[in-house]
Amino acid sequence: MDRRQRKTRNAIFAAFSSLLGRKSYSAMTVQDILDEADIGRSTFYAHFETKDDLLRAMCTDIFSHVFSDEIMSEETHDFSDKDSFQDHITHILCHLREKQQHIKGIFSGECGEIFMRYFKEYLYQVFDRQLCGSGDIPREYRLDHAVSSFAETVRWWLKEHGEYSPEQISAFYFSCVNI
Amino acid sequence: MDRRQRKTRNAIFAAFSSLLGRKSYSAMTVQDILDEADIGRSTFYAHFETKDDLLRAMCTDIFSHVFSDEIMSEETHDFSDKDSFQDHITHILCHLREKQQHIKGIFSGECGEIFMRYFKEYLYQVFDRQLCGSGDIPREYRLDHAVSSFAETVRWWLKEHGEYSPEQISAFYFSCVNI
DNA sequence: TATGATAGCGAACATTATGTTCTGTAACTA
DNA sequence: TAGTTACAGAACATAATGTTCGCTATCATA
Repeated sequence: MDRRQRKTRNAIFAAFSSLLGRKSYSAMTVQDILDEADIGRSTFYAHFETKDDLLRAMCTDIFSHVFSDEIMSEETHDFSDKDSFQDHITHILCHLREKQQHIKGIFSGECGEIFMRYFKEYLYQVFDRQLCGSGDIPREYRLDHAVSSFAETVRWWLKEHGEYSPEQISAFYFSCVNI
Repeated sequence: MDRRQRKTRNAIFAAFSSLLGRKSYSAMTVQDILDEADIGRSTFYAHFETKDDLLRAMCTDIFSHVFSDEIMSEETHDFSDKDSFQDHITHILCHLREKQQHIKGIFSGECGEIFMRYFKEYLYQVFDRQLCGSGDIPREYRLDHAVSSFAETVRWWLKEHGEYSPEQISAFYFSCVNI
């Protein structure tokens, strides 16, 4: 990728993240982003179709890091016992923390919905393999419950309770939910 | 309240609900609502300041029904044992189902975020009284977990799995979460 | 290092949605 | 019946969106 393109793209991402800390997504105009990133109008639209598109792109960017192939590949990891699965989850939390500054603002307001939807799509894959059979509760519900609870746990953690370590959060989660 | 006002307000709510089934909240314009409700522009703005205001009003309307005083009052209900609390939750689910047609569309897209935030505010009150002390997990986390899980359970139920009864959903929830 | 290709700048522009104001008419209230 | 209030509909100002175009700066490469 052309260095100019890279610089512009990064500037937009950085401006967007920074603005999310001060302003809600819906209140933010494209002009705000242009001013913050110090780029021209036409340049922005050469990179992204709309503000929503930018949000999507940033989510994809974050998750390609958090759920890297190394983590997701079934071959290299075996979570047959519960402890190693918990380690796996802890590992994901570590990756999320590295992106915390980009993620924190994203939870508030309307774009939280979009972020969480993306997030859950990845999580379904992670939890689907792990879920063991259990009684009368529909598997569909149990999967949704495990995924939603975890996603909300992450939101709770990164938004206001960053003082806890990934290991602690992982422990909290597994002690409150019946996988 | 003036009958004309009541009729207009209801027409707007109905139009809004109906549109949410076909269109996302952000894609919906005020003009769409005017056309659907068959009212004039100035009339809409005499009732609501913005589209967001309308959404807020509808959430308030729904929750004032679901969490009616009768249900929420501490004096008339005692949930000292777990079973009666589960009945209480089941009761709330029954009320929610009555508003299903208004709620269903609201989960999708960006307004789901707003709806869920309101919903959780009420739920915090409900669960806060019930949460018993337990070990090393911060109470704050456990409360958030109980509330978020329940809210997501309701979303799962009303959005795509209305075939289950309130009793079943309540049972699913209590078997997956450690209160 | 010369050159063609590509990215960015910034101004101008058309389009669309928002929210306000005003006038005439119909419905309510006492 | 008289006075008040709500609504319709049109006109309007404002603001954001997304596009276009001519110019300049940067890049890749021969």
